[in-house]
Amino acid sequence: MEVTKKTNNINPTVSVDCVVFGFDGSDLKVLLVQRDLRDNLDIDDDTMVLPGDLIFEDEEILDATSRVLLDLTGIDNLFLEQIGAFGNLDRLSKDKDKIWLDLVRPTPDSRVITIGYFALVNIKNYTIKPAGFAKHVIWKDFNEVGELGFDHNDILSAAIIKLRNKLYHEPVGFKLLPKQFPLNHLYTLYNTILNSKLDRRNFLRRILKTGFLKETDNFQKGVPHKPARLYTFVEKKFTNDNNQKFKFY
Amino acid sequence: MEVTKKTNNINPTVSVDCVVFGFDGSDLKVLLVQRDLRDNLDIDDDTMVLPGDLIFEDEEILDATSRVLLDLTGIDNLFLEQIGAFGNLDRLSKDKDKIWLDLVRPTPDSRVITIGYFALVNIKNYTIKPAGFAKHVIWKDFNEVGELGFDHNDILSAAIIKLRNKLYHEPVGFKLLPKQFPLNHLYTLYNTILNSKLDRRNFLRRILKTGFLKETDNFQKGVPHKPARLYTFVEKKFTNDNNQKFKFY
DNA sequence: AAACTTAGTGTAAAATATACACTTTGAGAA
DNA sequence: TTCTCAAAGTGTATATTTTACACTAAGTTT
Repeated sequence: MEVTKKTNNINPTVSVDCVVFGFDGSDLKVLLVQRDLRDNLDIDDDTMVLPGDLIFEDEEILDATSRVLLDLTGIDNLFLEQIGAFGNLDRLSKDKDKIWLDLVRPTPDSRVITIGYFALVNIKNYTIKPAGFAKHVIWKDFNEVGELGFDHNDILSAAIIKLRNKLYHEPVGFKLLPKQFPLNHLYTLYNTILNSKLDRRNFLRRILKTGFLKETDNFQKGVPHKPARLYTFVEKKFTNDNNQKFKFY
Repeated sequence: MEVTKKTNNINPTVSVDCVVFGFDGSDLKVLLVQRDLRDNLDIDDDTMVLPGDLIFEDEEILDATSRVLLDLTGIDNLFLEQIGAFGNLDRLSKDKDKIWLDLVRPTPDSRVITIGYFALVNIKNYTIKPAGFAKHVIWKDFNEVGELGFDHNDILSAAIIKLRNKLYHEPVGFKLLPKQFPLNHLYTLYNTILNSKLDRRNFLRRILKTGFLKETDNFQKGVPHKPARLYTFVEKKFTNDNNQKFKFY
């Protein structure tokens, strides 16, 4: 098997890694990549990692993240937010990680600092098709993520903290849902991600009072009970910079 | 004039920059460095920058930040927290910045990604002495900071947002004050940094209720009015990860 | 001793959060 | 056609917190 090592224009010291969260109606999911399959390597390594790659010298970091996600998963034009830089000296030093680096990287021993991003998507828009690149990309239950390659568990931890914080202080939950959704889906989403059992009556009252929800004339279909009204998210300017009092839940 | 360019073991693509905040009793201050003086360069450049430097290849990023602060300001052993990575392609492209880079850096055209940190100190502990390194390091009024070199205004903006957030959600205001302080100093600090005029009565009640303040038997001295009782900060485990309800103000 | 300044405390009213429970309505089974 | 089930959708009384405002206390200076 032939592996072409990228050398052209690559910045071998800086990479990006991306935590993409999705929600399937009952569980929080994370987009992971199976490392060996992704690179068509014939080695015994089923390690999962976050989607990521080295950046190019003349590439904005955010663009690099978009590129990686597009290349690897077909996901385009995503709202991305930086988590932070991860640069521990030992972050690439696990045995399996080193083997992979030797095979794939032009300068496998280089110290690499990675910049973590996170994104929220409506999982339905990005159903992994069972062909092409998709073979090695999966939506993994957040609670079932095991040991990832490199320092990706650290990045994931930082991401989930950030997600919980944002969910609580900013109107972002909607990004994980379809354009139109019943309130109960939003309710489940909050309970799942915040790991809590909020009072349903109070949740509904409060979330409606924020003014970020607009009712539609549409209702759920195909459910074996009273269909719930569907709501949409109202885009309106939001800045919480000075209004520390604002809470979503 | 001779300038020795560092080449030894330096990672020319990653740097750290640090926003150190202080509070002098009435204003929020930031630690800035005058660039030319710092490096003993004989050029016409009075640009102020954040304390920062390239990292070494085998150096933890956090250690690099500590080193920079120690070297440049004598400040040691500081609580540091990452703000994030700043890597815009044009971040080093102002004319004066390029001149400085040409003089000081081994590879002046290298793309550099910097990692921003922020720190809170009791300004009294770090009075800048008018000798040695201190000549080019100043505490600048936050509101009077002009255009800094590189992208340091961006870093500073991110830092102040982070500071306001932390002040609101975590017990950090104390780091800006002496070990013992009257409640009114804390009150002024909050008002100054949050840019608000909080109700004094309510502020005092609430901040005391957090349980992070312990009264001492000491009182202010040398004030031309009733001396206020001094309080200390109570170190106790604090995690706001799941307790989103907790607010300091 | 009076005036001044900041320290320190009280409280009523408004707003919000909490804890529960009941009614409604469509789907599917009997 | 009616009954049952499951989730949708709404009401409210109580506790708690926030807000707004004001007064008293105690050192210092005049």
